[in-house]
Amino acid sequence: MIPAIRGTHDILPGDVEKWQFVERLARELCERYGYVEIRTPIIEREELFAKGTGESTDIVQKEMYTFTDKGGERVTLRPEATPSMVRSYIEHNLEHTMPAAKLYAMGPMFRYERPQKGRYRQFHQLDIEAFGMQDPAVDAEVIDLAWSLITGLGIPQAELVINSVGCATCRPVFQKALLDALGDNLGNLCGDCQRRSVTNPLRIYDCKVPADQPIIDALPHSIDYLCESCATHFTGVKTHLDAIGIIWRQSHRLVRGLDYYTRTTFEVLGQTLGAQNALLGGGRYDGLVKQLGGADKTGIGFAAGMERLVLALPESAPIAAPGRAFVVAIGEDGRAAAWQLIRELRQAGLPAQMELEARGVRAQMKRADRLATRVTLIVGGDELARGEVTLRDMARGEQRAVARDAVVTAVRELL
RNA sequence: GUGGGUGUAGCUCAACGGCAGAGCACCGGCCUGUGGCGCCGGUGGUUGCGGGUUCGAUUCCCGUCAUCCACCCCA
Repeated sequence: MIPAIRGTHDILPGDVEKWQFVERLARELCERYGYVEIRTPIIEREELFAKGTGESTDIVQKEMYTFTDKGGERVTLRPEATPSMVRSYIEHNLEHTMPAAKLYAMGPMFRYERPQKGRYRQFHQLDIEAFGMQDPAVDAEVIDLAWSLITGLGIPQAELVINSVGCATCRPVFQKALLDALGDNLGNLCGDCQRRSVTNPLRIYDCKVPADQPIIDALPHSIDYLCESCATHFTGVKTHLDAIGIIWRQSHRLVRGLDYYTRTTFEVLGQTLGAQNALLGGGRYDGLVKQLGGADKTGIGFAAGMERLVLALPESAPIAAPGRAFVVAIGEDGRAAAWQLIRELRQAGLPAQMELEARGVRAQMKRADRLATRVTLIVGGDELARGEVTLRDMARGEQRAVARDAVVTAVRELL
């Protein structure tokens, strides 16, 4: 046997219905909120992520699937979608043809990490991005879409957390204040925090080491250092969320690991995922388009982990397969007639099957039952002689004779 | 990359130095024209892989691979 690559998974029948349910709702909601689909390649130049996602991030430093292709190009399997979306926005001049572009995409991402619950090397995301709009109402609409997805899927006990990390003007001031406040205490923090203080000081807030908490609790908060413009923006976002009745919790510890975030950041946390509890996360990235060579356009978006959404689905999720018909044939004449019948049903747009290998009636009925059949049609010598078909409602356990000509209509009514 | 748990039938799990088992699932029969419930029978295993200790290893030891959980980080 040649097994699947570590951290990759087959999605088998039985689970794939859950995926289809999530994908269907995701598309429907995106379209309803005015987002249009875009599809970008899953391989890009390494440089795109180095510059876009950020050299200091763990993603770029140790998690990318990067290799040299036969032409000597350094290519990377995308670890996230945003840089590709920005690249495409710039490359095709969408800033002119689609001012205020609202785009969504779905597909696989790749990160070389140790797999655990809710974390895989090939995983899938729904990604949405809104370019060229800086009003706080846009932030609120993006969060509204994210929250509608969670509630629409019926995921219980999810929590929306928001924060603002400031902009290129005020973030450096906050960062300096953070390090100043830390002062001599830096040496008392864990090794990870000491490393973070150099690479990305804001991430000290992610620390889970109990001994570090008293020190971290005493550190300043980014919202107290926002410039006037950022403060006004953040207030606007919260006002809009309140106006549409979305419940949020503000956390100064929500900092997020990607370099490009500015102003609003947010996450939705689930209860059933163990340590990997972020169902979706995102924020504003007002400098990224320009940084990647485009015009000075703002951007905001989020990525939702499809695997995590599927894991968080409630038992009651409406993923039931549509009704199906199954034809049971008795005898050679019956099999010939049954074959005609399923062709007729299929051409009428109705899902129908029969047992293609000759087996006893009992075995055929059992198969129909296992396939969660709603209607079973029985065709044997008796029915053929009368020009009828026996139609059995599997759930009710009731059956009746139906004229051969009326079968399609009768089946359609029961499905 | 670091630490820990677990690998036995398709699935969930027993056996824990001495003939590898059960439940569910699958196939057949009871019932030569009726699924779910029942009864009877059957198919299915190099006990993840490699090495070691032993008269004998699923069991003990080492390695390796996979997987799960946690850290790191993130969706």
